[in-house]
Amino acid sequence: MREGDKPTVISKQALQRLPYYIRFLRGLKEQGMRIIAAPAVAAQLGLNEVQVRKDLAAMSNSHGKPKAGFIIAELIENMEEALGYNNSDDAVLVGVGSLGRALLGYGGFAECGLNMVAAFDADPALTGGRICGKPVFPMSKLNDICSRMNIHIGVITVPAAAAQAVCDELVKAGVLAIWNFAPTHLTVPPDILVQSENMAASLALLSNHLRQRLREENL
Amino acid sequence: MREGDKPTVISKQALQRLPYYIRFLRGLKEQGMRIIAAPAVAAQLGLNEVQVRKDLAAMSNSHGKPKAGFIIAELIENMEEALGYNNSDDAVLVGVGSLGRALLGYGGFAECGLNMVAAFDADPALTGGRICGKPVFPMSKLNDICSRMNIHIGVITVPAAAAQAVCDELVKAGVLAIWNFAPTHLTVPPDILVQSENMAASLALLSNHLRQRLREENL
DNA sequence: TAGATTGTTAATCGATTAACAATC
DNA sequence: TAGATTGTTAATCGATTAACAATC
Repeated sequence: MREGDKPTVISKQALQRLPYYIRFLRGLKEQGMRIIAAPAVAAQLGLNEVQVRKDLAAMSNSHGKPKAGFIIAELIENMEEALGYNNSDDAVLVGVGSLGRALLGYGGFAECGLNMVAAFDADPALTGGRICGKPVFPMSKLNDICSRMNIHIGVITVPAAAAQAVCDELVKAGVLAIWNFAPTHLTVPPDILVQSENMAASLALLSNHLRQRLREENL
Repeated sequence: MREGDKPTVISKQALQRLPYYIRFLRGLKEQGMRIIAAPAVAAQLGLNEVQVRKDLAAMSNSHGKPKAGFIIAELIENMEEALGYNNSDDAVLVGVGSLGRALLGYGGFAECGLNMVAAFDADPALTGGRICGKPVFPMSKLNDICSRMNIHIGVITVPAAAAQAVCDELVKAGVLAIWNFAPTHLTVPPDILVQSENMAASLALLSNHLRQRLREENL
């Protein structure tokens, strides 16, 4: 990894592990620790040692010290920079049903670099006011507000049937990445990213495991 | 796939695609369609044709007809059975904060085979009543209720700091699978499944994509 | 020095995609 | 029959894990 060559490619999987590392390392730092070795991280997070070694090596600007490990504060800094936790991305949320409200009220996004600035809803009864401190606008304002505020992330928490239409509007308004909580596939232009939060998929894994466990017991 | 040999192993990835197939196929059925071919499914869901062909072949009890396709109703039935959508699993939820409430109120779990029967919280001010029709009990009742009702799935929506303790209690109470919404790693015995709903990980992918897109524009 | 840990190359694994014969 | 679609074997790909030399 050459100096100044920041755009090192990080694999999708590794990228998803970063938040776990960051959270764990922050905890260590608060406890006053200064140095940590990869095997200790692996043990705590239930990961393979080689994987952690590779991840840390890829993320850290400086090298780890054999027999000692990595400087915690530096690791945190490098990882946070890689994820852009420092400069938050502004986002809008569409659909202030129960899930939408829960997300608007969740304080944890700030420390993950996400800043919800406004919400939208098709129901006039829900717009005009504020929810959890965020203004709620009618859908007709979406394009105008997103363009003017230069919003790049859209969060979709509408019913499945409405999701594709909302998605199209967000893309038209200049959004580049979509966080989709509606249980449906969204079609977008090739340069737009859709990240679907996939509750039904998770449930599929859960109940499949359960069925196998219970079947085993019955043998 | 021999007849009666139901426990065919389905890959984790394929399992997660099933809910999408089911949703899409149900839509077709409602429109009155009777038969669908793999390439059409692939195009609609943005998947590879071979992948869909394999998935459908693996799920369908009967063979697809060359030149025609598969019988929609049968596919739906076979997939729903594979995921156990027919006989719901009972679950309890721990932590009735904003996210916990949103999940309790979400009606969509029923059709995914999940049935939330009760909630728990450490805060006495929140217990004793009902939220979205579900009774909310104090933590002290958790073991008793879970064992008596033979609960196998626990949903964790408490803050990260409390999650491991809650997880331990759920496992002690006989839960076999855990759906974790707290942003932290949970350590469990080897035969227990933890499925973490990984918002920070999703955000990592989103903001990474965004940064690359914006970097490209600046070149 | 001895031993734990790092960094890296090679082997393995799981899943996706390509190629193609079989079928209606 | 001709052509679209299925089912399956082989090739490819990405990521994980194993093996091992380099380092403090």
